[in-house]
Order: sequence, then C-alpha cells, then structure tokens
Amino acid sequence: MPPLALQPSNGVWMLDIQLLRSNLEDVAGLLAARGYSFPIPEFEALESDRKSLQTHTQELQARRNAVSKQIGNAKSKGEDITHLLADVANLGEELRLAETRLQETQAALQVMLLQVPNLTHTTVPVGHSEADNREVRRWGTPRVFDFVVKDHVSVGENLGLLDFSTAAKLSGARFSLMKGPLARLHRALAQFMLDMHTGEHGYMEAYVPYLVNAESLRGTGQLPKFEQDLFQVPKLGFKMKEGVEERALASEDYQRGSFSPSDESLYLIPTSEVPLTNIVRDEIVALESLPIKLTAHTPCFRSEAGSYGRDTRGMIRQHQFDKVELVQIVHPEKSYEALEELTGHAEKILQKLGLPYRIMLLCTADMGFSAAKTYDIEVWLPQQNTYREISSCSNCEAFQARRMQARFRNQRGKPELVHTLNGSGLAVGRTLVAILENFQNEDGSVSVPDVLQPYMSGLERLTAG
RNA sequence: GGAGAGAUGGCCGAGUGGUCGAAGGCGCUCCCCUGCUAAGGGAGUAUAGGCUCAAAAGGCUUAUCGAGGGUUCGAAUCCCUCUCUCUCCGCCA
Repeated sequence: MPPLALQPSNGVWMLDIQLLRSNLEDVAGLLAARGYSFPIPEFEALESDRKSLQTHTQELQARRNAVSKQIGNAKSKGEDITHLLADVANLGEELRLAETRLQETQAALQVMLLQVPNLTHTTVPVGHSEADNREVRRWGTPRVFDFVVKDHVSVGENLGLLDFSTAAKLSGARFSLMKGPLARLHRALAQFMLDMHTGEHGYMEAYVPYLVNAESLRGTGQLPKFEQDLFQVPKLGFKMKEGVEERALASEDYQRGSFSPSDESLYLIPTSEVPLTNIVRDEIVALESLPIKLTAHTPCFRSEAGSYGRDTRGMIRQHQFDKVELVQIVHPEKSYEALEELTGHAEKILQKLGLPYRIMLLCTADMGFSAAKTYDIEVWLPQQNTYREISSCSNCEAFQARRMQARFRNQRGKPELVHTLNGSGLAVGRTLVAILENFQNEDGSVSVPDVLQPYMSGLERLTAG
C-alpha cells in the first residue's frame, strides 16, 4: 500500500475542540444521552501528548527559522557560516522526528473525534429508543375503508405497473421497476414537489452530481463512520489504475517516498443533502447571502448493509430511491426558526396531496449522527395501520459547517461558521407508496391526487392495462 | 485519448533559493483635507492553530502562495506525484 496522505495539522474536528478541552465532562454527558460513550481517558492522554509535542515541535521550528535567517544575513555580508551550520546540524533530524510524532498524534486524535456525533439541542427529549420519540402534532384524518385494504405491493402488482421480480432480474433485491402511468406518477410527484419548493417556498433548484468524493461525505458526516452504507465507485478503471500504480511504485520517487498516489474513489450519493450542503464547503459567504435555500431532485443510493430483514417487501427500503431534498445554509441565530420553517415546507407537500401524517420529535437515542435536533414526518399507511417515516428534517447547527469549514462574514467582518439544515421534501418512493395505499379503490384502481392531475395530462385514475 | 499553458491574499497581479505572509494596483474600513454631484493625503485591511492571560485585550510562536512528498541550514521559487483550470486536436450524448 502506498502511504496515505496525513490529515492537515489544523484538522477537521467534529465538535468544537475548545469546548471539548474546557468542558469535557459536560460534553461527554450530553453524548452519553444519545448513546455515545466518549473515551475520556484516551482523549485526555492524546490531548496531553498533542500539547507537549506541538509545543516542542514549534520550538524547534522557531529555532530553525531563526538560525536560517542568521545564515541568510551572514551570507549576504560574506561572513563565515560554518559555526552556524554546526549549530543546526542535529536540528533537522530532531525536528523531523518531532513533526512525525505530532502528526501521528493529531491523526489519532482526529480519527477519534471524527467518530463523535453532534451534541443534541436542549429541547430534544432524552430517550433510549425510538419509542421515546415525542409526537408533536398530527394532520389529517386517516380514511375509513369499507373494503380490505391492500399494501402498495399488491395494489401496484395487480395493476401490472409495479414489477419487483423483473427488477430483481436486472439488479437484485431491493430495486424496483415501475411502468406506465405509475412511473409517470412517480415523476409527477417529484415535479410537483420541486415546483412547490421553488415557486412557493423560495428554494433555488439545483442539478447536482450523483457521484461525490470522500471530502464531501466527510463534510456532511457520512464518512468516516458510515462507509458501509455507501456505494463506492472506483474513480479510474481498475486496469488503468493498476498500470499507473505499477509504474509509480517502480519509480525512483516512490522509493524515495516523494510519491503520492491518487487512489480516491467516488461514492454514489446517499442523499442530495451531500452535494447541496457541500456547495458551501471551504467557502466564506457574504452575510447578505444568507439564508441560502436549495432544493434538488435526485436518486439516492444506499447499501443499507445493516438493515437486511427490515422492510424486505415493497418499495419502503430500496438501494435506489428518488428524493427531493431541502437544504438551508443559515445564520447561527436563525437555525431553529429555519428548522420549523423547513419542516413546514415538507408538511405542505403532504397537505396538498391529502395524506395524513404526524410530526415526531426524535429523542436523543434515535437521531442521526450530524443532527442537533430532528423532526421526522411520518405518513399514514392504512395497510400497516401505522405512520411510517417519509421525511426527516434536521438542524445540524455548526457540526457540518465545522467539518466543511463553511463560514460567513459576520457584522464585524470576521468569519464565523454557518448553520446547516436539511430535510426530505419528500422521499418520492415512499410518497408513492402512501398514495397507492391511501388512494386505492375497491376495484383495484388508484385515484390520482388532484394536485398531481395537471402533471398527468388530467389522468384521474391508475387502472389495469 | 493526444499536445501545450497555468493555479499566489476579497479581486487583479509581481515575485526562479534567504530579511517574503508575500511588491504594486483595485476593493473595503477609519482619519484628514477639500467642498457640490468629483478628487487628494494618511493609516489599516488573510486564515487557522499552539503557548501565555481568571477572561477580554495584548504578548510570544507555528503553519498556510492548488494538494501531498522530496532536496536544502533555509522553498512561493528547485525536483517528483496528484488534483483542478484553460487552449488546440480527436472522440462523444
């Protein structure tokens, strides 16, 4: 294996490193509430190593810089410099050693800290499982059926518009094939959502890459911890890549250690939150440009390695699904306001479609890695006789911003981390499931929600044939 | 895929081994002068980290000229690898 590039010395920290140093116990307590046990002794040991190594290294660097400056001066005056050179004879080796050890310690610290999830907001209920999530409100009344309701798989397959066995032939389990008016309804949903968010809610539509690099995934928090959930794509063809590496490995420069290979893979996006949010990575945006509100309709790809056995039937849990995403980049003081607003934007879609739902405030145990506070929107599924997640709206506060170094210039003209939010507005596949189940008729047809009919050339029902 | 050129601070742009975190210009901020829709003069103006300090201020210090590595007492400058941008040719939805 060629040597991997080490992290930059001023690394990407996940929590505010200052906060961690000064309030270690408090932070660990908050993390414990969300089920993460922070390794305090290991951290303290690494941190104290870091401190002494860094001080020592910088002293050596300062000495080297001073002597080098003297040498420069002496030389320009034509003075003898041999005694100066003797001065720093051993400095080089000592410095090299110190730098290496510092880098290793920084890297170890970074590996540890990149695993640490965000701190939760004070309004988040402490809990141990999803059972402790708190229902905030409900909208709509579930329809009363006077016939036996079918699940979306039966509805779709009976119409001949949904075909899982062919999808399995093409790709394997957890893929779906939609046909005819059902495929169109799926497309109509995405169009409708985008039109609402751009036309009514003030988001700018974006078309984004579906393959992103590791930096982007690190920025939004999917890497390094959740690589197993992602589909990875080698950047170069294997053959080409091998050729390049063989040549490189044989080269004199590699032998000397001055070769750095580009072995970066790309990853299929698990959500367009990744490309949308990373738009501001390594940027300092103007105060006046906030809030930045972005939306995109993209496919999302998840390998979901850990979840086999759950929702095996139907379109609920797929390796590929479409989603319309909402992202906001906001001033830190406005982010909780923005979370309510963004959640409302997602709700509006369900209201327009006429699908009953409830809003759940997730408890500490059930939240995503990067989130400080999350509302899940759950849509009513009559066949399951329950509400199922269709959207997740989160305020990540400065967590992603810190990883991304995404900042704005505050009123004093100083860079400050932005806050980032994201939410599904909505998951298109699951919305389609909800429509198939809630709008099914006794004869097996499915009514098209009023707001979607204009996108379907006025079609009012999905019927067999 | 082939050939070539490039990447420097908010922007433009100089800088081929030393006192360069980086000339000059633009922009921006503050001050002065002048006074009518302008101009002139002066000062300031990167980011991140560490140590110090009760804290702020301040002080000391380190790193950063696309990224990583190498050579050197010393690298924006020399060498290597990678990434990206641009121009021309080819190919292509």
